[in-house]
Amino acid sequence: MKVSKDQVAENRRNVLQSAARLFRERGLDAVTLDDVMKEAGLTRGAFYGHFKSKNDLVAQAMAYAVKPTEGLENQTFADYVASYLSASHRDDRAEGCAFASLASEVTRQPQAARHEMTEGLKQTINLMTANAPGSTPSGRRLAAIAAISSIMGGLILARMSDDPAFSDEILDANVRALVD
Amino acid sequence: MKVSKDQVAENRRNVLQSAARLFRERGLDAVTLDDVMKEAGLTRGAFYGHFKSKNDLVAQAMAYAVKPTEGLENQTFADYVASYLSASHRDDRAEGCAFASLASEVTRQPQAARHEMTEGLKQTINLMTANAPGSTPSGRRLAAIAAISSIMGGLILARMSDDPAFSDEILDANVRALVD
DNA sequence: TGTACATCAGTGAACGCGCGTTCACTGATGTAC
DNA sequence: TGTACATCAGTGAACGCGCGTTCACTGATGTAC
Repeated sequence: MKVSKDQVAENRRNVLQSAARLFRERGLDAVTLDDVMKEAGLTRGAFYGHFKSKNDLVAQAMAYAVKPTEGLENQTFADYVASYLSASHRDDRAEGCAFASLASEVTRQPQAARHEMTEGLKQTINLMTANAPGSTPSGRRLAAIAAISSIMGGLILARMSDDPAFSDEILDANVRALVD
Repeated sequence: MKVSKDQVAENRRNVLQSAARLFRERGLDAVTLDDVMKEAGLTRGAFYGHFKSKNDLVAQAMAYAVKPTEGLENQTFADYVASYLSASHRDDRAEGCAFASLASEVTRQPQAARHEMTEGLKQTINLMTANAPGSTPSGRRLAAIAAISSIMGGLILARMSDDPAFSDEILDANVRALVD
């Protein structure tokens, strides 16, 4: 049955949000359109009213998922690093950093998804640059790029490890290397 | 037809090598058993004589792919970082670092694959620790963990970026942050 | 050393399942008068 | 404002394809004598 325009817009947002959560939690290939639509409270057939294809959804969900965290610019650099490399972030993929969950897979996706992730990364780096250590703007930008590479890499390796003590050690080493 | 024992061992090695290459190049889900067996010069049916399942192959191919690079311990820390973060490594997934290609996906794999990757990471860190900067053993170990997180993270983000100048900037920033 | 035969690695067709995608249909929305 | 109807978002069944897995068969290997 037809639904109101407001409902259409809300349904679309729900699909994007469900996709962004599920993709981060399980990876792009493991999530089916059925999974996404069910979590959004709709049925499979409605999907193609909103998106051209699964690839299209992936690209748009990436754009949705990489919106920089609210209030990132109000945290100190040390606080941001510590919360990024916390055990709770490591253990919560669904709501966590999209780069740590998906950057590696997006590497092999069509350009649209790569482009959305790249734009999100640029914005995140710009925000981090404001609070990054360094005496010059270009020094702070360099520090921001190196820092996000580090914390994302550290989080991925900590999630990969099946040895809990080693996983904690990876998080801790990266915090200490960045905040001195 | 039956083949000699030597041939069996060689076939198995070929399958593992093909799998390790293809998985790094295209990701775990995108590679089919047909792809792997064809690249190894065999047909699909022979697969189950060597491995229990695709999951079993993934775990064993990970063990094969994470063997630390030959001669890692003979390179200076700065040289290793520079070659890891080179454009040629960024552009060659098939023969490149297995962690950068697959760590993120392995995060969601069964324990066997995660375990093999974890063991490989521990070995790599041990080797890197010898040449890492720092005045104490524990300081060098910390530096090695932080460094591999950084360079792996930087390589992933550089591969993800669809903007070539930005991709180069990411590589460069990570080199500079690590070698001062 | 030579021969006969049991073993078993590899072949290629077949199976079954799940997934992305399509489509005829439904019924609430919202517009024309 | 009220009514009649065209629109179209969502439904759920169906389709087709590709993949992991199985299996009856083949023929070279390697062992027993």
